[in-house]
Amino acid sequence: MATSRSRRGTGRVTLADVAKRAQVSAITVSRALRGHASVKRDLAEHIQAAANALGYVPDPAARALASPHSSVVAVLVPSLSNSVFVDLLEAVHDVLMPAGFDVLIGNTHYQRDHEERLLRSYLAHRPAGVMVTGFDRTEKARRALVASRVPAVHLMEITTAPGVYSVGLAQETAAATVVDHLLAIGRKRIAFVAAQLDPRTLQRAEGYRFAMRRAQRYDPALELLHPERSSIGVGASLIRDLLQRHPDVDAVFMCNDDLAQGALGELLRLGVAVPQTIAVVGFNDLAGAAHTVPRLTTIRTDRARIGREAAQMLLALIRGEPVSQPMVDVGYELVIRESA
Amino acid sequence: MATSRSRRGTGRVTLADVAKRAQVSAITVSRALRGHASVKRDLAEHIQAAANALGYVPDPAARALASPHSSVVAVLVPSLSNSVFVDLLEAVHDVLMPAGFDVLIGNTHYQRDHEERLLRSYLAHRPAGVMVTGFDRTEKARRALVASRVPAVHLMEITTAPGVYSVGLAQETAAATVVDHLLAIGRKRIAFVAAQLDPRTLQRAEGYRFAMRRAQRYDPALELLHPERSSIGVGASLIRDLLQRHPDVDAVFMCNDDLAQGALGELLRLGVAVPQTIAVVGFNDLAGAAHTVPRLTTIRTDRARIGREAAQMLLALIRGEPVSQPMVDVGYELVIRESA
DNA sequence: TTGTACGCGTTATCAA
DNA sequence: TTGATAACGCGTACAA
Repeated sequence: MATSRSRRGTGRVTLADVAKRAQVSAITVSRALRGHASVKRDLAEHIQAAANALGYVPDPAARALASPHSSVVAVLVPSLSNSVFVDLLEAVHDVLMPAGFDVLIGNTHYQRDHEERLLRSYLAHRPAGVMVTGFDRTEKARRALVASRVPAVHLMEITTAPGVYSVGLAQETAAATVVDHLLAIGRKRIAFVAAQLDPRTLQRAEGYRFAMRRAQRYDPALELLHPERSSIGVGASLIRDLLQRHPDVDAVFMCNDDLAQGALGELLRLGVAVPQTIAVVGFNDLAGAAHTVPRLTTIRTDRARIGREAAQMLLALIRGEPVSQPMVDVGYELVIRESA
Repeated sequence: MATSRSRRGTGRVTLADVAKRAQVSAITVSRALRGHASVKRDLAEHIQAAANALGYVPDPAARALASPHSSVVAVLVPSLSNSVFVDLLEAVHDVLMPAGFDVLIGNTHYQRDHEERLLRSYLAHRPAGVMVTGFDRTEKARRALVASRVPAVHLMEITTAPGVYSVGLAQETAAATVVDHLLAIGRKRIAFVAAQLDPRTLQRAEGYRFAMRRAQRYDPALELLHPERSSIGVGASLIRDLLQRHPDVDAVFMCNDDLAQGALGELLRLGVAVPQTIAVVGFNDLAGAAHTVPRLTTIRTDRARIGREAAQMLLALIRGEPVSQPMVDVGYELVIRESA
């Protein structure tokens, strides 16, 4: 018969139960289960066995309450519709969960005030660590993050600012690489088409401008910046706009693969030869890029690696281990296929 | 000067701080902030003001420890690469977060043992509710879920089994609808191509068989079942296989849009006229489906609605409110575009 | 190397 | 309607 333990007894298997069975004190069980070095080898094994026998699982709430922080890691991304962030989250999960952390995902919907709210709400969990996307946030959010003293890693973009941890790539440089490629294959009137004007998009625009100016081919009229959400459909309609206004363009840098996919479809329908009449380049190398007609030339970004490296960096930060590289540049790769 | 509260004082603003400021007891603050009816109107407002002034935020860990369950809701999906589940999760988030719950996402990678592990680990949080995908799980997982007595809602598939809550659609029926459409437009040799043979895929296969048999056109040779992960690339290679083995097929039901998109691209490259020579239908109506060349005819499933309805149902279950409909069939819609 | 005492912030119980 | 008291399960500080 079960010993009714207390007024509110929940029936859960607790540290105390394991302790009783293993004939030691609760704190010893706690230490043993967490791999504390100060518990004798065979005692630890004995305790582990007892815990297994009882099916003991630590209560995260009790743990969090008794500790300076919880086992939660909060990750804030601007969107889930964009598979770039999904890939990233998947990798983060795969590193953090085995390490014993729970990942709390926040979708900011590309809105700074939304991010601020999420941050405030997640900080209440006293997370072990936080991951945020980029550097563009409200002053309040920034301050809250610093004040919380929670280890933080920034995703997607990189900076050399001291004391700031970041994993990502140089968006400007990558964009300039695209332009240089188009110039190299002889294109002269190169347009830039973007939507969802988030910081990374604007950085790519900067890279485009830089490279175009350097080649003395910059023409502001060739920039098509659309503030609404990016999508395949938007790509299709933007390319139509572009051709109407500038029938002389011989190349277009669509600022992401969704846009590019929409453009390719539309051009195919219109009977405009790609890349002969107009070359098309995308950005990110999403799943479909290798299968469009024609196959899309694009910049490959390693989102999974960003997620992995960022998670590992955060883990080190949480554990107080030294972080050799506060900034990790995962780079990018120009994948030349058929469209340019 | 701050009053140093205790030996380990954390500096956080607690219920006690608010209580002191509002000149009431901690428990009254607790009740007031949770909207307990038993707290007088103006007292509650007074307390609320004090809480705001102090910037009080409840500690989820303490709350969870003192309550029968935490504010966590665990959601288990088989994949994040498939945007079907991302759409679903986004909707779930949008309902659950404003309601004060934290969403813990688990990616089972289409593996039952993985799901079992995740479930065990998440159940340790004593979640307020759980959402799982479909009904196919290990006996242990099933039992753990029941034993936990945590309210659960099943996603994507539906059942009339008593005491089981589900929100989704009849996959078989939807698949049969596809076949019927193809038959209606005069196709006779209709193939079925699938990958990632998860339960929903197999249910669609059943629907295909049922409708083909009913039309006396069933030919097992026309089923191409590929066990590997589904992807655009796989769709491209499977359609090639199919044409090689059965040059006489005049229609193909690709069991999801990714597969269909790959097929469409490949057929375009091969110069096979769609839909004239071969009609193609997909499933799910993902973002790209309306922009393929030719535009994809497919089954539209409302993932966002599944997520919303499931979240609302779970909320009701958690609150102990009566749930009028334990099974919600969100249905589907055949979207006829150009490919069939 | 192991154990004792206590606090973490909140809610449930019971009394007023 | 409000309050005092006692858990909730675990980890830290300090002692043995």
